[in-house]
Parts: sequence; structure tokens; C-alpha cells
Amino acid sequence: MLEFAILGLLQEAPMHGYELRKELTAKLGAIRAAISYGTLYPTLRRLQAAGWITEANETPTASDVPALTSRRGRVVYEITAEGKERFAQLIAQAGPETYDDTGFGVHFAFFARTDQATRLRILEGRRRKIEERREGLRDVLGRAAERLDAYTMELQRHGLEACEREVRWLEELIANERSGRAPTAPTTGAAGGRPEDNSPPPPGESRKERP
Amino acid sequence: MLEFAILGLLQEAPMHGYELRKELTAKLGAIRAAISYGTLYPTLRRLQAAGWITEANETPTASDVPALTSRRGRVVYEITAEGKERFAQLIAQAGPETYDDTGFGVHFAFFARTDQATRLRILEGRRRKIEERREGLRDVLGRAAERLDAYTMELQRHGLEACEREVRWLEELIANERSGRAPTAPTTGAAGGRPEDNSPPPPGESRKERP
DNA sequence: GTGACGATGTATCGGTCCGATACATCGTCG
DNA sequence: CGACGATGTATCGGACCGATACATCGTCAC
Repeated sequence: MLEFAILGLLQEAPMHGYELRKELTAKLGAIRAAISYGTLYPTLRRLQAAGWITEANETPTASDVPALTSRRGRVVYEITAEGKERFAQLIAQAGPETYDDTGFGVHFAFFARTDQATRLRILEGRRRKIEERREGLRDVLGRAAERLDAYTMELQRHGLEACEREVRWLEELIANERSGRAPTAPTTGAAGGRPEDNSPPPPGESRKERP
Repeated sequence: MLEFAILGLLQEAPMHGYELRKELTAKLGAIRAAISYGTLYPTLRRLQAAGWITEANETPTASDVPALTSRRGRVVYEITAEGKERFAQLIAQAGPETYDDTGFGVHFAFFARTDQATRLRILEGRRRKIEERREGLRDVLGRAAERLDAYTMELQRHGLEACEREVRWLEELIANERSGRAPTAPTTGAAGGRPEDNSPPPPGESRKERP
């Protein structure tokens, strides 16, 4: 999962570890806590060994201090052609881990780089998974209610509500996707411009109820 | 976390691994996916080595087949006095991991065995943590909006809504807790009537399903 | 009757990720 | 001028997952 996210982020700009973590936190803040360095740095080395990223030379800008203090620290990575290939491959193949909480969140965060058919497939797979979880919770709340204390039941109830809410959210996204519109899209023209390629969603109406 | 859950469950009844996993899934279904055996069995051995659980002898019921096929399989564990002590200790000390998604969920699932002061402390710690996450998401949606594509923004928006909802839920639970009531409390006198108690649920009736 | 299948049941292995820790530089503010 | 917080790289032990293997038992279709 982290591999996927790193490859995706480095496609927007070369970065060093610290920066990568900050961007990752900003992009995935809704999904998971900040990534640990104990995972990040080993993963970076793994990706480098696989040839998917390389160390970039720190554009000296001429006015830089030459080599007085040997310039330690600050290892900037950039993605390679093989890395982009790998990323595309990871997007295309949707295994079961694509639909769990973290996996889905990471994939969703890079939907701007994902083609519409794959987006639809992932959204539907996620919906199916959440529906299954929902049914499980309903079963427990219904059939096994007398075996559970009030706190455990309240937990299940809250979880069930979250499931129902997420299914509704997914339905909306799927409907939007099928009709070719972008997700919410209030800020017209500002957001999707940068990532050069892959069909940042078409213009699009905004349906919203937000305060 | 798993250690905590196992100790908590075994306090209700002795169980073998498979059963433990099913109960765990039922009790924590709202929180996390089913626990993996690759974690469960090593953990059971660890807990046994620490002296917190022991193998129970499978009540032979006299009418049992003696030792024809050496009776492999089915290792039933029960909690020891030291195990109960350990569980109480784990409840009392609330570290930072007590407030993350999984940690909070597991603690909450055993609130019936937790004293009111600790319950309150945990709920408030969780609320604080979610409020922080919420502020982070608001920041990203506000200050960094133009840097994000429409899908990423939609993800944050959905996450923000979930945070707001959970804070409201926690507020309610905290208010209930302060006023001395059980959580939702429709079933008066049944489950949560005396959550203060520290032993298995009220009546002494043995609910068990052994075939 | 038999054999395919699903539930029950225990167990290991490789790999991902986390949390704590260590260490070094830099700018700023009291 | 020294404390502090942000920036920055790195390692280590441990928790947990997913795949896999293997064995028993009951049931239902053929």
C-alpha cells in the first residue's frame, strides 16, 4: 500500500523522505495516521533496489554553498519509467486488499490517475465489501443481541450506522461516475489542472448540501 | 491489543482458538476485520508462556470416547488469576494507543468490565484525538484546497464528516456517562443495568452451546 | 456407499507496518 | 548564547496479516 502511495506521489514531483511523509499525511489524512519513518525509509530503499525510483541530484542553483560541509542529508528521490509502469500495473490489478479500509482509501486518493472503468470497479468492490460488513453487524445486533452487553451493542450500532452512511456515499459516487461527472467539484478548474495526463474528471455539475 | 481482547474474552468463558476468533469477530466486528490465525495462535502461546492463560482439561463427560484416537486438536484455554490481574492493569493504564481507532474500539468493547472513571477518561481522550484529526482535515480542505484534485478533496470531506459524527457520538456517551446512565439503555435492567460490576454478566445462568 | 464440499480446528512463514529511539542541522526568540 | 522546535535520515523489536498446509467431521447429492 505504501509502495503504491509513494509511486503515486513521486509522479507529481521529486521529493525527499520527510516531504513525502508530509504530503502523504495531507493526502491520506482522512484514511490513516501519519506513516512511520520505520516503514518509509526501508520502503524507499526497497523501491530504489527494484529500480522504480532513483536518487535525484539536488539542483544546485549555482548560488548554493558548494561543498563546505559535505552537504549531508536530504536524499531526493524521483520516479523512473519502470516506476511509472509499476504504478500503472498496481492500479489495474484490484485484489481483495483493494477493498479494505486502507487499501480503498489509498486507491481512491489516486483516482485522478485512474481510468474510469477501474474507478467504477473499485467503487463497486468497496460497496460490496461494506455491504457484507453491514449484514454481519445486523446479524449480530439481531440474532445475538441478548449475549452482548449494552456497550458492545452500542459499538455495533455505531458501526452499522457508519456502514450505511458509507454505502450511501459510494452509491452517489458510483452514480456520478456512470454519468461521467466529477465527484463534488465546487472549485472549477483549480484542482485537477496540475497532474498533466489522465483525464482529470470532466467539467461537471455540483450537487452539494454542505453548510 | 489482541492480548487485551483475549484476556477479556476468556474472562467470560474458557475457549479454544477457533471459538475465540469467532467471538472476537462478533464482538469487534464494527472495529476491525477478523483476526488472523497467524496472529492468534502465536499470541495464545505467548500468553500461556507468561502465565496469564492455561490449557484447560476438556471436561470428558464420562461418556466420551476414551483415547482411541489420542484426541488431537481442540486446545481449550482459560484465564488464570495472574491473567485477570494483567487485564485489570491493561484497562487502568491508558497510553496513546488507547485512543487510535483499533485501540479505542477494543477498550470500548470491554467497557462493561471497566470502572466509570476510566470509561470517562478514555472517551474524553478519544474525543480529543478525533477533534485533532478533524482540525487537520479542515486545515487541508481550507488552506491546501487548490493543491488537491477533486477526488482527494471528496475523500477528505467524507472523512471530515465522519469525524464530526463521531465527536457528536462521543459527546452523547460522555454526557450519559456523567449522568450515571448506561449507554443507550432501552433494555432497562437487562444488559447495562449495573455496568459497574467486575464479574461476568449479572445472572449465573451458564449460556453455552456445546453440542 | 461414496465422494465432494463446507465447517471445524491447529499451525507456520514471509512480509508489511508501527513506535520508540538515536542523532545531526538550522532558524528563531527570549 | 542557549533552549527549543522544525527539519532530516536511520535502525530495531515487535505486532499483525495473508497465504498456505494439513487433518477431522457431518451432510447431501449422485
